[in-house]
Parts: sequence; structure tokens; C-alpha cells
Amino acid sequence: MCGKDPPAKGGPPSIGRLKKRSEFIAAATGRRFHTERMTVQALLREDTQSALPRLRYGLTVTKRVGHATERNRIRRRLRAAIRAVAPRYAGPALDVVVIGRRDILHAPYETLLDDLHRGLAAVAKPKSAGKAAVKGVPSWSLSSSGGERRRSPDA
RNA sequence: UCAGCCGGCCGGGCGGCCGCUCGGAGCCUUGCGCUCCGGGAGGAAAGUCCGGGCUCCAUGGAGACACGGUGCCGGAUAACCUCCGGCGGGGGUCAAACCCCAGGGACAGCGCCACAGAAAGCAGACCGCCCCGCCAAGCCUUCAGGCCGCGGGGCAAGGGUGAAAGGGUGCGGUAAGAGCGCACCGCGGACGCGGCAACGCGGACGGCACGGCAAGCCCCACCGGGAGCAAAACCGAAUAGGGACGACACGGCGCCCUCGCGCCAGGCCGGUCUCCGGGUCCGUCGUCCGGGUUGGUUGCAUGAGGCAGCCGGCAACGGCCGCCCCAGAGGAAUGGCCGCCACGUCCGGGAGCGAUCCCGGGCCCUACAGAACCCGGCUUACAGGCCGGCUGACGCU
RNA sequence: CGGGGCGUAGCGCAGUCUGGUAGCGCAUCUGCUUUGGGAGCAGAGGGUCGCUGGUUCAAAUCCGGCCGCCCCGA
Repeated sequence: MCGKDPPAKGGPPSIGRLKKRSEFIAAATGRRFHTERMTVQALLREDTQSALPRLRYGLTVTKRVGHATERNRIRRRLRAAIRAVAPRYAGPALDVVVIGRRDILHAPYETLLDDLHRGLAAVAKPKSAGKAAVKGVPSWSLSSSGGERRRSPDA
């Protein structure tokens, strides 16, 4: 899907991964959003370097959640869900860390998408503008907000 | 057909949409780009309990000690605490198939055997049984004596304790007893036969002596250098540490003005020690050179490899020949969602005496579980299914 | 990848090396004391010794295999 996005051509890929421990720790200092199934943490990057993708994510599933097979399953469902919702949040430069919990194993797929939508919308706002984030939450479900998102990658 | 036992194999299938990674080919606006084709978790990938390969470190060699491991016999294997076959012991039904066993040595030595019991390891004697002698007092009396008691001696049958008491049962024998004698059983056993061996069978003879624990220390035999792919090699930014050369400085003693020479001492060389042996002199300053951590590449997948056939072997396994290439990630890929069909399970309804079958719906969309350098094993977890063999019972031919 | 330790009463720990009786403190319960409570005193109850096999006459202890927790080193 990202291949046919016009902004991805020539520039950096629209979605990237967090790989270093320091990046995970930095994301933990940002805003957080909790549901029964996951915790979403994100840090707004102020540098607008074109070398990095605008949205980068990392997954954390600790050993306490379950055995290796169950942890792999949680990561795979989250990765697929993030890929599905990511094009709507390609606006600000954002490093997201999703901490998965055991309920993801048996939760419906639509519930995971719902959680990610709510979490990313809450977390993508600047830390000082907390009240604006609350008002922005219901806007993700409206299809009219798509124009706002399409405008931000061009900037 | 039923019951029991053993071994091997599989462990969802098909399709659609969207993705990840590796390899090959092609295209070009040469990007780690796009298109096409092909590959992409397991029997345990797990626990990390053993054995190796591989890599580095130490190393000139030998020996001893310490530590750790293994332990019936024969074979298999690169090797093993593994596997196969046999032996012995135990279990399974008293005679089954079959299953389990850390199974060397207790006359090399030390140690332990609680409680109970007289006694727990050169045997011993509490109650007791028996014989002989004495008998003041007490009792009985047929007036000899006896009981009780005292002294000397014999015995281990019986009682009782214990996990275990120096063969067991029976008969004879005796003052009472005792392998004292005999029969049977058990034990040791020269020797003979069978077997490569462990061991088995027979057994003159011995009258019985030799308790258990070595998963207590230990003895004997054999094996073991250490670490681990975050090993290791290469490419390579910034800052502190290495090497070469030059100058200065440089342990003690003796010869000696100094240089120099000789002797001694210290530091280094497998966990320790010994012997011969080897190598070096560590500081300060200047110049030059190389380079640990982060990152990248290699290691990193053709291997004690898999499958089929034939031959040898009871088997583990080995040999020959043919075919095949079968995961390579690395904040860690091998997937996400949906539909259908099998399978399992639960609920409701129906048929049936019942096993069971049919219909509808829900759940899991499957049990156990995810490669991290690679092999050989072991151990542990596992819904369900398939195949084969052995033993016993019943029925039929 | 390699190494070490722990698991015993509701809680914190001894006992394990050298095998035979499972003990200490707090907590719980009962009684005394006090107007009542606390404290104190006296007494009592409570343990599959993590699980499972084996050695032994006998296992918390010795040996093997699992399970859980914790801590190091690279």
C-alpha cells in the first residue's frame, strides 16, 4: 500500500521501525494512552530531517505476557494492525512504541484497529496542547478528516 | 471379537485479498528500486542434561597430585551418562507378551547402624533351662531331703526387642542343650562341561565359618587443558590506552674509577607442584606506525545431510549405487484478515433399551509449542488420528 | 551462552554438610490480669518440608528428573 503512495516516491519510506534501546526509552518520555489490550507511547520528533520516515514504530511484548509462540502472535497481529492504520497518521514525525498485553491474543481484529486509532490520535498531539487532543479524538472516525491528513506529508 | 503390551508415522486441507524475508532472472528514471519465478519452523525447534564438529586462548615436553565424571559382559558409533544384543536381579498372574535396574569392590582401611533390647559386630547372656556342692534363718515334709537362698560350672531351646540377633524345618540325641548326628532346603565350594565374556549347568568336599550401608569417606579401572558464534576474522569516525626507533634513567652483591663481566634475587609460562627448558627487564620524553567500543561484512548452512533400492548383520549399524538441495532472521522474517470442508468439544432438539446416529447453534479455527553456529542423543510437554507386531481368552473353519 | 542460590506453619527464618525428635520469632485462639483496651503472664492449635522416582530398616536431609522464583558474568 505504501508503494503506491505518491509521497513515498523519491523520499524516505512512509513507515519505519525503532531498533535501538535509546529510541524506545525516548518514546517512553512522550504521551501515553492505555487500553485493556495495549499501551501506546509516542514522541513527536521536532527535527524534520528527510532521511527518516515520518512514522516509526516499535513493539514491546515482555516475557511475562506468555511463551514465545504467544508473544510472536501478539507482535504479528499488532504489526498487521499498525500497517492498516498507519496511512492516516503520516502527518507529524512520530516515534510510537506499542506495548502489547495478553488480551490481544483473543481480541477481535476490529477492536485492535479501534484501540490503535484512539491511541494514535491521542498521542500524536503536542504535549502542551492536552485539551486540544481531547477534542480531536472523535475526529478520526469521520471520513472528512482525511483531507487534513493528506495535506501534512507535503509540508 | 475382546483384553493387555510394544513399535513406527502423521499432527489440519483448499481458495481469495494484503504483506515480510532469502535466492535466481529480467528491466531501467542504477535505487539496495520495480516485475516475474522459486524456497521459507518442529517432533519436540523447548529444557540446556550429556557427547562432538568448529573457533580462539594456553602450549617445549614428561610425570605426579588434586578435582570432576563413568562403572555387569560383548558389540555399534566421530563420541557419549547414548543405542543394540546378552547376563544377573526385581516386577507383571502362580507358567504370558513385556517393563524396570547408578548393576565394580565390604578379607585395603576408616566410619555408621537411632529408639527398643541383655547384647548391634574380635559376639554376648537379662529372664530362663540343666548339673554339682553348701544350706544359718523361713516354709513343706514320707525326716533321706526338697523349695528358697549362696557358690561353682554347662547351655542358648524358649520369652521378649528390632529392619537386622552367627543357617531354616523335622526327627534322633542329651543332665539341659548344641550341625552333636541324620533327611530335605539354603550357603560356601576344589574340579569338570558349555559360552569370546558377563555367566550358566553339574558337583567331590566343608558341617556353617563370611550381617547391612560405598546414591558415607574411600579403593580399583578408564576418561577429561580452558572458554565459548556476544567464539573468531576483516573493513572501519571522535576521545583515553598499545608497538618500533632515538635519548635519558634502570634491583642487590663481588671484581671495579667508569664501561663491562660474573653471581644472586624478583616478576611471566595450563588448577597446583617437581624436573630439565624457554623468554624478558617493564620507567620518562620525542617521532612514526598500527588500532579496542558503536556500525557493516564474513563466520552462516553441502552436512558424521535426506530419500529410495540392493547386500552383510538377530539388532544397533555398516557398505555400494542412484536421486535431491530442503529456513537463514537478527528489536529478531516464515504472517494478518476472510470463506468453505474435515476434526475435536459444548449446548439444545429428535430416533434408539443401549453403544450410537441425525439436525441446528456456539467455541478452538486447533494439542504441545517458534529456528538464533551446526550435528548425535537424553529429558520434559502434547488434542486427535493412522499403520504394524506380540501375548492371553473365546468363537468359527 | 555460561554460572550460582533459594523453595520448611499465615509471614520471616533455623534444621540438610554428619540420614532416625521437624524447631525459633511474629501472627491466630483460650485463660489470667484491667472499669475496658493495649502491654504482660500461662497454655493450645496449626506444616503434603515445591513435585515426582530411587538408595536405605528408615529421607526435610543422600542421588536422579521436572516446576517456580531470584541473582551474577560475557
